[in-house]
Amino acid sequence: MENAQIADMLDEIADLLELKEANEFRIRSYRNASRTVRGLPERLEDLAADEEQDLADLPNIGDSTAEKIREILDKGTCQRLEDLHKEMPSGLPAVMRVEGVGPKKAIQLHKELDIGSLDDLKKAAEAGDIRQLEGFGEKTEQKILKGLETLSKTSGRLLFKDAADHFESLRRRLEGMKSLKKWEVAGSFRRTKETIGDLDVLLIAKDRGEATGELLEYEEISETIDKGEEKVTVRLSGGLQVDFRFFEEESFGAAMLYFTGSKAHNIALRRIAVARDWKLNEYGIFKGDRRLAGKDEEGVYKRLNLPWIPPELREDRGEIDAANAGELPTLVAPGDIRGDLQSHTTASDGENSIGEMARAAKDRGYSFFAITDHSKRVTMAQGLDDDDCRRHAEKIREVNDDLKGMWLMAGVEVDILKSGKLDLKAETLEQLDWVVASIHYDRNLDRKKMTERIVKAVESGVVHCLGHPLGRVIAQREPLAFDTAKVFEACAENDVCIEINAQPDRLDLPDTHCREAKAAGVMFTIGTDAHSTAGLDAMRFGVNVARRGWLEAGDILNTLTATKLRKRIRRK
DNA sequence: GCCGTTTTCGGCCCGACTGTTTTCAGTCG
Repeated sequence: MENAQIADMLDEIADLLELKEANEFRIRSYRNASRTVRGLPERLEDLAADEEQDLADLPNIGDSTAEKIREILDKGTCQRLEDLHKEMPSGLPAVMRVEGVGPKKAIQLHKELDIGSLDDLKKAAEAGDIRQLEGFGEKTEQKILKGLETLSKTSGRLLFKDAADHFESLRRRLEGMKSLKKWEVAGSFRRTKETIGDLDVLLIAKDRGEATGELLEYEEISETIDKGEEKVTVRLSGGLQVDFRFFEEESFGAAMLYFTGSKAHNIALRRIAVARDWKLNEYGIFKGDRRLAGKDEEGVYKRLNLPWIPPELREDRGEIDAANAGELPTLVAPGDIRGDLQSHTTASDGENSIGEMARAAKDRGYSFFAITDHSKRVTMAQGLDDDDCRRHAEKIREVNDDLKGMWLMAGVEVDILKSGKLDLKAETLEQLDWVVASIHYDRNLDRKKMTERIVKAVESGVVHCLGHPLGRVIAQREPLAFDTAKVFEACAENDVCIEINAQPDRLDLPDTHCREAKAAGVMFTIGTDAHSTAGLDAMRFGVNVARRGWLEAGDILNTLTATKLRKRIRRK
């Protein structure tokens, strides 16, 4: 059982308790526990198996939750959750996922319109039944319909990080399988797309029958969908579908190419093959019956007169032309990253102190690390006012003075107010090493006003970086509406960087916008936005985005040495 | 339900906005 699944169950308990209008602090406890579980670097299953470990020693997890986690690990569910399921339709928590619908509205919809699922909700909204309810109106009904649309767009797909967690335990299993000669993961997972629909795993077996048997013994499999000579399809207990496909050595490269995709990239490659009277499929390039290539990907590309193209670029967004012209980018790699440029501490809504975060950053071999707590407008995070901010910076610098080999940067994530003004005084911000400016509130301005707002902040002269620029949360919150071209242009002109926020559910700026911003002359940063030491591990997700966005080391501030960074961001 | 402790109880983040009301509940972050 994966941590993500356990976290999901804890969240579900919280959802159901919320619908029951249970004690809000109890609900919060479950949410906190869920967050802890989700962010754990180790698997709970392993921790629970260790005699030395007490789950209740983990933050936000006490005896009661530890007991429930053990129950879940043991039985796949717990009594508390089962009891709640008896009281409440199981589809009702999903109704709360719709933007604008919280527990109160969900329970009212259930009581008055017998709504117990997203389907019910959609039907009622389309029929105009919802606007009739007390406390609801036409706008709410419209908002619900829009929220349903957003949800359905990405439904059934997992965040890359969640898929990666599932893959991690599958990987361990595959590595231990004696009946396999070789295996690789392909598909959108290999391309590191932000969400993953299923996993494609390619296998070379010593004996397919034996390998199939061994695969099906994997304890995480909840359902075997398909079982044949060439392929085995299963569903894991977390819902993720995995396709295992058998190949032989001579076609493995062609298979990797074919199953890595994207479909559009494959079609473009096949077109090149067809132009030469060849055929390209998952078994190789063929001239008649003769195999010209197929053993490895490089060989297939080479036959097509192309250099090997990194999987992240295979979206048919110009990579084949670039490859033809010898102009493929040298993509930034995890090893190029020398520091992290957004993080939080207990001074606002983080979980670790300045010293703890600094040490964790240093342990990762970083040569610089920015602490950027929230400003006062972000009340839920207990953001800092001007005085707090100055004092906090002093503390950061004190810790920095005791550090060797890493520059601990005194920074802030200042809120961009509705007007475009910043939430802290310019003279406060000028004293800091690093200023990230982000929008957290008033997200519904029209496009023109939102553009003006962001541009005004960018032109303030005191901002180094625009944080999570689109403000989107994958599958949950739509991006802010603004003119990206104008904003990117303003950033380039004012020497303001654009952040790639590496939080797995943000990935903001998205890969798709990176090239647009780069073309406008913008410089990038990657920030994990870590709220705990474990959060620093999100860096790799940010690097994935940068790679998918065609970015090279030279496009990203995090690849500079501390000395060069200091010079680069020095205030005039 | 967790946590810390003045160690077994009391505190736990709270302000702004929206759409609905007619003074505010619900939602969000």
